[in-house]
Amino acid sequence: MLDKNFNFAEAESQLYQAWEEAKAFQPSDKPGADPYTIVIPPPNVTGSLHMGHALNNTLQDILCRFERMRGKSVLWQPGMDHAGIATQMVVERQLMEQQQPGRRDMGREKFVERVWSWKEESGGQILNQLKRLGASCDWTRERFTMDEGLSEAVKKVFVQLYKEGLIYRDKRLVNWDPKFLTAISDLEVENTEVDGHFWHLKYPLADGVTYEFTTKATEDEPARTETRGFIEVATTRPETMLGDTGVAVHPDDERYKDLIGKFIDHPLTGRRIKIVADEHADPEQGSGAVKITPAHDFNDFEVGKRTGLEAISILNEDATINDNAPEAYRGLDRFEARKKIVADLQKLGLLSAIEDKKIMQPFGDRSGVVIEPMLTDQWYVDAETLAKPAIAAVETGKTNFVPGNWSKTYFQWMRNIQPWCISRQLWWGHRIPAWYGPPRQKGGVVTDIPKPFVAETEAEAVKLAEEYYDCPVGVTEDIYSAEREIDENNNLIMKKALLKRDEDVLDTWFSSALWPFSTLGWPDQTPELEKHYPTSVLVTAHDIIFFWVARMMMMGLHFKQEIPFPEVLIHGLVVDEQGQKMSKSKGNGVDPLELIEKFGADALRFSLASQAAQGRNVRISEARVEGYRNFATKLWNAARFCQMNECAPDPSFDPSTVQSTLNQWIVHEANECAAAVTRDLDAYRFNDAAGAVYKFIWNVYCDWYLELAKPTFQGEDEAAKAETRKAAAWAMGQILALLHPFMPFVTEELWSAFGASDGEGSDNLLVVAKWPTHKSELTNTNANEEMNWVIDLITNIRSVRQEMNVPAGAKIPMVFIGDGARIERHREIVSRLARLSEITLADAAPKGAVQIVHGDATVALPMAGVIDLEAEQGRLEKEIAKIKGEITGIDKKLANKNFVDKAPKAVVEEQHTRRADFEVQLEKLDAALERLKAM
RNA sequence: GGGCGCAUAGCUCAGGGGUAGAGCGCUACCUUGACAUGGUAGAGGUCCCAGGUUCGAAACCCGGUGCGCCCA
Repeated sequence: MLDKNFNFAEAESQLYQAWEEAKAFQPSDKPGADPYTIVIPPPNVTGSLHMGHALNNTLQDILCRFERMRGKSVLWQPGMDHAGIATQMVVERQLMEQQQPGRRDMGREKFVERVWSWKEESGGQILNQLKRLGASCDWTRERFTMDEGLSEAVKKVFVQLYKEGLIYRDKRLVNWDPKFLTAISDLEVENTEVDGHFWHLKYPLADGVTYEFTTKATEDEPARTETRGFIEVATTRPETMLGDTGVAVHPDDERYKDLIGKFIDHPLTGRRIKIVADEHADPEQGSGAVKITPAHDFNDFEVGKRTGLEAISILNEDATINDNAPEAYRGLDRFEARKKIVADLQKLGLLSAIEDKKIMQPFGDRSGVVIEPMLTDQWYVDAETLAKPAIAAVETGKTNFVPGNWSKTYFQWMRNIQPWCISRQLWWGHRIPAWYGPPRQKGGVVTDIPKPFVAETEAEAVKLAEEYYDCPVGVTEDIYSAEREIDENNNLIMKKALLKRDEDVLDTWFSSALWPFSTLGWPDQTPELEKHYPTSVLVTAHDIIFFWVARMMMMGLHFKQEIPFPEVLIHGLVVDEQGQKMSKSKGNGVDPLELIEKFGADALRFSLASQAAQGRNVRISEARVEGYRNFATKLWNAARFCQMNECAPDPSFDPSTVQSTLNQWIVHEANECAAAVTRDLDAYRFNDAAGAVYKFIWNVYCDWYLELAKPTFQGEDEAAKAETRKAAAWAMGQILALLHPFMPFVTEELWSAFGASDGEGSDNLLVVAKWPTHKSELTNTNANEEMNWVIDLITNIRSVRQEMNVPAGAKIPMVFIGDGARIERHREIVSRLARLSEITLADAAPKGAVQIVHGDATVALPMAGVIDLEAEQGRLEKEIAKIKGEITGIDKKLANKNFVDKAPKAVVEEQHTRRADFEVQLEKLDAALERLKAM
């Protein structure tokens, strides 16, 4: 006998273990089984499970379990990415806390070793947490982006793209993180609006040039013309002026027309900088003139390129001022320098105004410090070229977004994609397979600066270099160099070249982009790759479209010549009860593990699934999770009831042959439920699927079927009892199967407690049992109609009882006026559920009875003495008014010639039917009222 | 500035050209032999506003208002 409650805390780990032992999560090798594949969006090795993961993986697991039960050969490929910055940060912090030598003191090799041992000890906790959630990943295939195999893939991709000219080295502006001392990608920058200032500065014109300037009229002052020997510019970042190499005005701006080509004596650097014409200058903005600092601003960089201005970097990598600036500022932090510059300008009388202004400031999403555009040498991927086929794949529908609107976001980004900076100044990651060598010289003159030698291995790089230098080549950890000697003709001859490998590593996303095929064994042509690529669907949240979807699409198409997934399911974000995005800084995060411990994984999963409506965020609230824990308990007790009544599954049971209307009805309803859940899961409508199975279990099976079956279980009719036991057990089996993708633990536990089976001889684990499919021969509209009649009748009687204040425990008689045979068929269950002492048939309602109109029948509850005549009259009049209202509405419609002519026949017909039904009810109600009044 | 989304019961949200839904909350009653983590019944709606399409709009279209998100 089952306990009164499901002890999920105890059962979950055992059930999970049983699944793993049965190898249930490994793709089946059944012949003819279609593959179904999902690669997990790899969580970060430093991460722990948050609500976003819980939702994302619940949905993936629902799909995988659903398809597995449908007989597909399911591979849910798990693993993690190595999270370059985050991991390096964690380990560095750990070193600091343990007062051990820092990264630079211990050196690269030791440090990387240290990271690996950190990973072994404390990394990847999230994978165990996914198991707590019930995720049915094939853990035997777990991969890590720093694995040997995946590293091979990374090298191969890098080298090939380099050879194809799609990876190149360039000096451009990057987003520089002055805390971590590395470049980061655009996507790792958070632009936040902050309170800032707009400093208006006077830049003196060189060579004594002056011009007539007409000011704009303001409230205080009319426009006036003055002679100026300066040009006014404005900036939100005064410190950058140390790197100014020009001032731009709009080519059509009449005010400055004569100044184009003239010069400015820069007030701080003393540099002579040019006034150039460029459309970037907005005549409406400030004075219309802008200072140009190509090395420290993305727009200015472009202006500089167009107008031939020099780019002078004035920042060190830690964002202190470097030696390109005047001595007074060198070594100052950027914000200190700003203060000093503003003060100095004020002293010089060159600060004309300070305006408060909201400005967008870029912050590093991990470091939290202000990001600087910085001119550096980095490796880039030609994303624009790779994006083209990736865009086309979505345009032509080879890959679809669900919901479809997200393709707009994808297009928007992909069509404006920038070169992807892939090098990072870190130690933890895939080291770039590029080696640099010394320049070639002839006669003491540099004749050629070599391009990097890019190869998958050091040996190959050396070989390339040997061909290039035509002399022996070695590799050094210091700086590249050459041994030369002077030959007899006094020529400098290279005897040996020493190469130095690039210090940098690749962006973590570079390796993650390969995930859909690298995890399957690529570049080897493995059977898994053959079978499981392209994958079936990628499941992720919209904030990851750029990271994941875009890059996987690009790499998949380029290296496999095939999309990585035909569908991209975009689900909502998990937000708190107030609808706020969860974040560490707000401290409003809800820990999924706490909820699992409190209410069970099933409850959390169902809560997430039932709220995962397309295009909506999921608000998580404990009350809701608790509610679904209660739902699991309800199911548990229904199963317990079945068990108590000896409802044992019978593999030979054929649901299409049941005799009783009640059993025909539950078979019909279960069949409908299977159709609904299947259809909704196929359409990724998780909330609808969850709703359908919830409703069936609670509101059909528990509320009605089991209640209606009780008389049979307690009765004497052994044949009926036997059939009902089997039908109840069969329906319970259907329930467990249909609910399993959502609530795997409690369903599996009950499945085994029941000794249930899918009749296919599978090894008795629900996880691999057969999914219930809709069978048209199980449809039974007659039984459905009949049972709905009974249910409505019982509900009606109960309702009136309450209204008449009949004590819940009291049994009262009922007189039935109508189809006697019909009520006869259900005498027992109606009596029981409506708590009736007897049912008698009559042609008219007795006096002193409450009368209920139920379809074309009237039900009278004699309550002489108890009945409140006035209240009863009020009740009937209210109902009559309601029905009359309905009839009036329908009449209005039917009187409308347009409606009758233009509306579909079926709709018109339906209105006629409805009217007739209401008319019958009205008649009965009128009669009932008359009888009441006659008392 | 560009793009996307949302507005339906007290709260959180489904739905969708013809008949207004769920969960939670609320009210009343009930330890009825599965379940009080439960049962029964009930109250509660100007489906944001305005216009249009239509025989018919809460739903479709246009505009407005309010809120949210993303990109620059």
